[in-house]
Amino acid sequence: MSPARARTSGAAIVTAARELLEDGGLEAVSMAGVAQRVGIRPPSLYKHFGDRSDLLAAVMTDTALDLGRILTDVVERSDEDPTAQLHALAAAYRSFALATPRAAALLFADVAAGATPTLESQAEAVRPVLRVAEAMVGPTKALAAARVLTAFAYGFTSMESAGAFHLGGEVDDAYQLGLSVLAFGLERAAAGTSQEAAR
Amino acid sequence: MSPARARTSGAAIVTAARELLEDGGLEAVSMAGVAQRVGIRPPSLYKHFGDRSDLLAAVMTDTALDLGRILTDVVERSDEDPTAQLHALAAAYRSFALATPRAAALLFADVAAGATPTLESQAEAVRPVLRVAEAMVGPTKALAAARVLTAFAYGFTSMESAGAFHLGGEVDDAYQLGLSVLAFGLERAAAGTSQEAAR
DNA sequence: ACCTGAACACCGTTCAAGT
DNA sequence: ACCTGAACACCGTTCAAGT
Repeated sequence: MSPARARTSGAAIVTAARELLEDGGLEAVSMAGVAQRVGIRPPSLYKHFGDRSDLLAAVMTDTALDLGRILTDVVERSDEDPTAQLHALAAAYRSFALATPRAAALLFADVAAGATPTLESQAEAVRPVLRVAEAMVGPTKALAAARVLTAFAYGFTSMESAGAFHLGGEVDDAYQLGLSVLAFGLERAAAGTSQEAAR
Repeated sequence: MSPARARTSGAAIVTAARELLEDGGLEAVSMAGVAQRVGIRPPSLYKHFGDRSDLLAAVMTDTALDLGRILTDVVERSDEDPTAQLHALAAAYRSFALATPRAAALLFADVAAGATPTLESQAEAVRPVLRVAEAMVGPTKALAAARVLTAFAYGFTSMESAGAFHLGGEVDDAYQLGLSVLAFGLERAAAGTSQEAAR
């Protein structure tokens, strides 16, 4: 009659799944592996998540929210100019992506059984970028600028983690070059907009 | 005594796998599904590929070689200046990525059972970019510039295909903005290098 | 030389039964 | 309310046997 005490929680399951993901990739995130890690049997997982795809989606959402917190902190703790904030954001993102490469690679992808993070969590992760972009180029071009910056940082770190940069050379320098070029060009695009507005 | 006639080929198997990949994602590329599509039984696939991971790697290599041919054609058929060639390359890459989004998303990723395209095929796909980058910024910065350009185009199209750009706005415009900004900034970086060299 | 059916271990998922 | 063992369909893979 007395209900079985919960031996785990949704949060603990997501944490276990994230650990398995980083250790062994997507295929290592099996219902059996996750269940074992949290100390229950596979069927019990279905009391917490509808199916494996739901669990993977929760992993991605959790990752996106973590990233959002990190990037928000970077922006809020800084009183520098937008360009400096952009460099700080990019550095923080790269650290995050290199610390948890498999989760980061899934953030804006669609390769895991159709699982995707919630739109809100994705928006949360990108919000600080959007904010800095708006400070740099104004509200009209902010969304496009944020997309450009996110695409570069996400693409670069995904490739880096996947080992796609194997021709030698300094990978750090390439990331910095990209950032500098984007920051400079976006400032110039903003100036162009101001000139147009001044006419 | 007479050996069984081959009813399929490695190339036909790879083609079938690519079709299944685009139609239903990675999970749709099952040995059973691929075998059925080429008209043999699953065990026979192991006469052509060591295991599923090998087959996926062949799919990625095939994709990379296709892309390499497309991009090489773009550069070779053009007598424009490097910046115009860069825009042509980027447009061709985006068309490719939107035509076969799942394969394109895997090109520089590491999410499919540890399968990756051969290094040569990856190099083949990127070679035209490296060539145009060198024409723009010179040999010293060519590798870094090519990485920046590839990261942007790959990241952008991966995000676009995954549905990560869901806040409205013109996605085309954002891609063009990124390209213009990168092209302008890289030209400027090249000028900087020339000035240094002139000192 | 390639193809096949049978078999095995494994995985995601369901469900009736337990507390 | 959550957990469990048993069961099912499915998947990747192996292998001896066929031609």
